[in-house]
Amino acid sequence: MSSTATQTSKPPSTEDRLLDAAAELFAARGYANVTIRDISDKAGANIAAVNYHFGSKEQLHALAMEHARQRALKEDPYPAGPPPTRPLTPEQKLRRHLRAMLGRAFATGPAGWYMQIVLREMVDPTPALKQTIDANIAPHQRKLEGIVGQIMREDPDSEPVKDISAALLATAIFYHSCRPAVEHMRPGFKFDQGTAERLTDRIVAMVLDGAAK
Amino acid sequence: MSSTATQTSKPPSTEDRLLDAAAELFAARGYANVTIRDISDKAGANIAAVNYHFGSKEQLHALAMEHARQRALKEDPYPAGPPPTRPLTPEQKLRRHLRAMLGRAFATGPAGWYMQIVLREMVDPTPALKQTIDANIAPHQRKLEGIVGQIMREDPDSEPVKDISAALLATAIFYHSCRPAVEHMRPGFKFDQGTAERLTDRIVAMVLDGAAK
Amino acid sequence: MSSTATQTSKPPSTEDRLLDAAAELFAARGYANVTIRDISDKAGANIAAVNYHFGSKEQLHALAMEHARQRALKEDPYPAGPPPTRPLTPEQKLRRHLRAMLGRAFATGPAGWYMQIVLREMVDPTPALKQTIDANIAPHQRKLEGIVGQIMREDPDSEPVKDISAALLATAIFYHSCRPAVEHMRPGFKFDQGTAERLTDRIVAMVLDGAAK
Amino acid sequence: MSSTATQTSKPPSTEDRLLDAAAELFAARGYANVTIRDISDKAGANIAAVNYHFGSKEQLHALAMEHARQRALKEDPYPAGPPPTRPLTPEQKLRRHLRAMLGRAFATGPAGWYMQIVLREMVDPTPALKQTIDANIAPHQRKLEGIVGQIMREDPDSEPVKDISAALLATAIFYHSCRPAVEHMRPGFKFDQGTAERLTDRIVAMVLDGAAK
DNA sequence: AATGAATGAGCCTTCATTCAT
DNA sequence: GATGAATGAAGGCTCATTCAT
Repeated sequence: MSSTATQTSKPPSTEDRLLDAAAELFAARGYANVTIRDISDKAGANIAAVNYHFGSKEQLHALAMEHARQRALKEDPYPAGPPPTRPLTPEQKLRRHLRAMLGRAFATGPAGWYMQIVLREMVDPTPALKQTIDANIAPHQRKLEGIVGQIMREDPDSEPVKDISAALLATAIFYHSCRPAVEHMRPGFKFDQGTAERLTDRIVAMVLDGAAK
Repeated sequence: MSSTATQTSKPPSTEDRLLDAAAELFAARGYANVTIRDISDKAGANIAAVNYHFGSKEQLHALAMEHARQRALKEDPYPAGPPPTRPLTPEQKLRRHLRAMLGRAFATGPAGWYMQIVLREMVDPTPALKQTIDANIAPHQRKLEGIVGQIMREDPDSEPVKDISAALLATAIFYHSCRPAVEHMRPGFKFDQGTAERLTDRIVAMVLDGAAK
Repeated sequence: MSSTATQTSKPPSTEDRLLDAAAELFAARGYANVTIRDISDKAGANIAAVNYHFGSKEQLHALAMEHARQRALKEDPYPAGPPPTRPLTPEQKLRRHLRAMLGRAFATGPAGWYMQIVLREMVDPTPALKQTIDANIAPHQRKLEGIVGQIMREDPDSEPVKDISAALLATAIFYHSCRPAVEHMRPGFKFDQGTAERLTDRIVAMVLDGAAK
Repeated sequence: MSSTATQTSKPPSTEDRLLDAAAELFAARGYANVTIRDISDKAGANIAAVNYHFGSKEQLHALAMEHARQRALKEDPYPAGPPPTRPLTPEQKLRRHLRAMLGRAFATGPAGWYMQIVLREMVDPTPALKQTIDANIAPHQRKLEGIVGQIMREDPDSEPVKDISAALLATAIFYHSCRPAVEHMRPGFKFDQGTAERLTDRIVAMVLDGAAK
């Protein structure tokens, strides 16, 4: 997909390995539940490498988020799937948006890191929470509010639209950040793309027509 | 046993002060983000008092949860409001349930501690997560699934019912555990009972008829 | 054995229960490995009772030692067995002495507490070590040295006599204070009176004629 | 690698200083009576250094034991003295063995640490007691039992041989672990190699011919 | 005479950070 | 560019002792 695939790719730098390790761990466990030793061990680097390359755990977290964003763009361009040939209906857009959000929350591997780090930041905030929201969450959520606004035929900035949109975001946070709880409450629940698909269908249907049909 | 109940009641015991402090702090910040020094300081007690009265931080957490449950029962008997004079419709039941859940998630003070500690446990689990779920969350959620099952006219144990019910629980977790994020994303958003009422209306309406009406 | 056995014996006082509990625990585990909570729990008393009745853990230890001495005198008057009808030979005296020492080191129950506390004090000393030695160990050991002196036909205060006598004391300390180690090194080794008897025979024989006969 | 071996050697690493300090303190006072602060202070290191280099106090204890073994091998190769030109008699072997054991129990400085730590472990056991016995004590004791077996003309695994061998081990434990008691009971008693020599002679004589000659 | 409650000192450990090479 | 070593702050916990009835 990138330039010359024939050339031997260099081994990733320590910095990149740290970013990968950090992104994966922060995505899976949240900021507070990851130590820089966890990260440097996973990256095969010295524990001092984190501070050497990134200054602090906090800055590494911020950069890991951006790194995860880049990796997600490559591996899973948003919105998923080929560009549509004709304009999507609001219902289709909602489906695409939810599907991408849940799909990433359920993803294993780099494609999901970005969404997962961002969702984690909301329940386990760092001092950079506000900036993270402004740069990473608010734009995403405004997009969702635009779609929901169309469906509800209301101003995207109106309270009803924001309330409903928040409930949709809440679902993604729930399945990612409460995974141990879900696994215990619903034994056999599968955290895979099939489930993401099913939940998307279910929620889109509810938004459009209610749960009772 | 003492004279008139109108007279000033005796000052609460250290044990009670610790339970109150612990419940409030665990509710607000979660298990890992509270130190026993925070708790003992807030309670005006020595740091060793936690161990003396409760054995460990973990035990204090468990007892604070039960303590919060008792306080919630006194101050905010469930379901809120007077007992109905006639059987409630499923729609009314759903409204009551959601209203209570959100009301407690938004409550300031003891009435909300129990719900808040339990919601926190899901995103910031302790070793007692499974037991907490079995004893405190699962019954509550099964009740919700019963209601949703009636509305959807499906088996309460069926996947669709559980999926929708989870989305409703997710909303309560979201507003409580992501409060700093919400406050930044939606400046002016009020965490009060009026908002709980409004959100309840909104979500009930969506469940019944969809967001687009 | 004591006065009127027909009269109802009073329940032991808290003080006595503490002394019993302390003696048993100090005998079994040594000063440092017993907490005053262990003692008060075993005695069914409040943890403050130790300091109330005895001032400190250290004083309780001292008094428990004396208490244990009294109990040992009652239950197992030294030297064991009926008073001899004719003067004992030095060899008989050595046997009696060693048998009593090992028997008490191996005893379960009050009869052994005194010897065991004293032996423990030597490997796990308290600040009262010197006094304990002067009052409880030195007299006992001087007696042994008298016997050994007769057998060796040397001055009881001479170095050879003291060296050999110390080796005999060492054996009793070893079997009591290194019990976990002995149990692992010699599986099946029985800490009972039969073993005390056998070891006594073995050691007396060695002292008299050497191990090789 | 560097210039001449005669020149001043580089200062020992923190790790080595910690091992030395730990070995010396554990040898002198036993596991429970030494704090990691004692060790790090003595080594001139930060208290966190113990955890950094060794993970835990328990691990440090295990490694200090091995470290002490290495130092003992260098400074006091076993068996002491030049290799014999002709096979030793059992009596000579017994003398060598006892002399080494007591000599190390009495040693001041690194040559004695290993024996002393191991002897301490028996009266003040750590969770690694069984392993310590299997790896460090049992082989040593089996060797002694082999010698005693030859002298007694009995199976080295027989009860009489084990009983007598235990009494000899007991003596070494006694002089090391009960040192404060011995110092008070026998003022003027010297814990030096001359005394080790004398005690060896005394005990060997007793084993061979009895104390009464 | 006795006790439940409370305390302060100390313990081992964890962790992000800083130092020196 | 990178790292092994070292550090200080903080955390939960234990325990003998003291306080207030």
